[in-house]
Amino acid sequence: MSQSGTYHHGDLRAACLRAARELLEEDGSAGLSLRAVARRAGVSPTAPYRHYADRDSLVSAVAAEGYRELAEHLAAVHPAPSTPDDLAAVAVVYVQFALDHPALFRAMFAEPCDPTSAERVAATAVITAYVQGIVRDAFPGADNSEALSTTVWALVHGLAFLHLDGKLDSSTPEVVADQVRASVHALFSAAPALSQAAAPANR
Amino acid sequence: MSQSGTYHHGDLRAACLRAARELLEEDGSAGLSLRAVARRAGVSPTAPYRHYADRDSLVSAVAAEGYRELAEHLAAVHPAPSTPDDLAAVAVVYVQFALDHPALFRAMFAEPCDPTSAERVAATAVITAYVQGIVRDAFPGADNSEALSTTVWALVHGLAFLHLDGKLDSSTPEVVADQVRASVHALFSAAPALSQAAAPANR
DNA sequence: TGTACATCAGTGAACGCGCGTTCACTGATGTAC
DNA sequence: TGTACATCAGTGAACGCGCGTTCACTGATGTAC
Repeated sequence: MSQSGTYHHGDLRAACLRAARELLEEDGSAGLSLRAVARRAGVSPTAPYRHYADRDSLVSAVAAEGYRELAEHLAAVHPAPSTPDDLAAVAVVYVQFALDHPALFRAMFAEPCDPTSAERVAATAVITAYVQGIVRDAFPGADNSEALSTTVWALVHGLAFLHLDGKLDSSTPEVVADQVRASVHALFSAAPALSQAAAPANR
Repeated sequence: MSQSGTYHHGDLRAACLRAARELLEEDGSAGLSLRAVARRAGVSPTAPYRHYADRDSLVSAVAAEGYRELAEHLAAVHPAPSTPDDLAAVAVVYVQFALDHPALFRAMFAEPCDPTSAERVAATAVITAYVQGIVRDAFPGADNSEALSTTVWALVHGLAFLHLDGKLDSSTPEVVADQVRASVHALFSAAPALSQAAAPANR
């Protein structure tokens, strides 16, 4: 299979995903059309319909891939993160991922997409669980590490978006990393206070 | 001026802004087209061009209005916020604003728009200054209240977006408010740690 | 090993749509005299 | 107070565009016998 130049593409599904990613980075989410994807994959405008029911399916698939990649990046930081410093390092990678793939990151979160998509829910759960795991290890004293995890995630997520939108100084990766580390550490040394607060359930 | 049914609209500029806001809330940013705005304002498709150079100008104007409104909401919380509790209350309103006006909030931040637009930069500056002012008052001990302000903003902003995107429990306003208050207080009691960290400049 | 046939990935023409933007225009308004 | 005229807000027809999606199709692949 998969010799080029033939009638059958070989792996059009993957090629569409790749093309979609590229279009996203180049033109933003506005440039992500099924037709453009087909064009870039060197295939007729309707070929992608063999693999994706409609435009939304494609976008969802791209977003899901983004989640998977983000999770991989985070996991790659440290084999078994267990200290505040480890967590801060993970946070830095999170923000850096957003800055490296702005349109993808936006699509992952800002796209309306299908909120009931099982694939997306699962992708989110992976990240949630990952953060919770680290927080539990890094801060065994907190009696509600779940709420603390949410807070950490929100802080890092907010930094990512504010940098993405040019509201904060992103002149160098170091400046960004310093801000992220400082913020995470601040939160961490405050965890006892957090544990007295309400503990909303994650979804 | 402004009798209805006449050839001249009276205040088409404001009517366009209002229509754009409505379309945004109803159909998301995809529904915000110049033609739809004109339709809703009861005017020919090209009339808005008298008041906005192009679609981007309209979107920027909407975003700027959103910033102004958000700033008003925040300022209305408390005449002179000066304690951590005050700050937490302001944060709750910030997140609630996002949940009440999801598409507007997204447009304010997630729309590419013109990042060099003076109007938008000014709008951002108002919010930044406001948060900094409260943090300075509420936490006089911090020797770098600027970095602390950034951290607070990021935390609250992140909570807003994660709720907006259905990643966190937003079942009731109380649940949301509890989470926001807990997070802000956590950060606050940690401020001494923050002041030892790097102090990136805001932009 | 060779042939018939089912499967299915990709084709290409066509549809209707709403969009942004242009253009020459016209009707209403208000000001100068 | 009345008239001439400049200004300018809104009109409506038209353009070209890219889009999502449908449809009947065709070429390649692989399996059953």
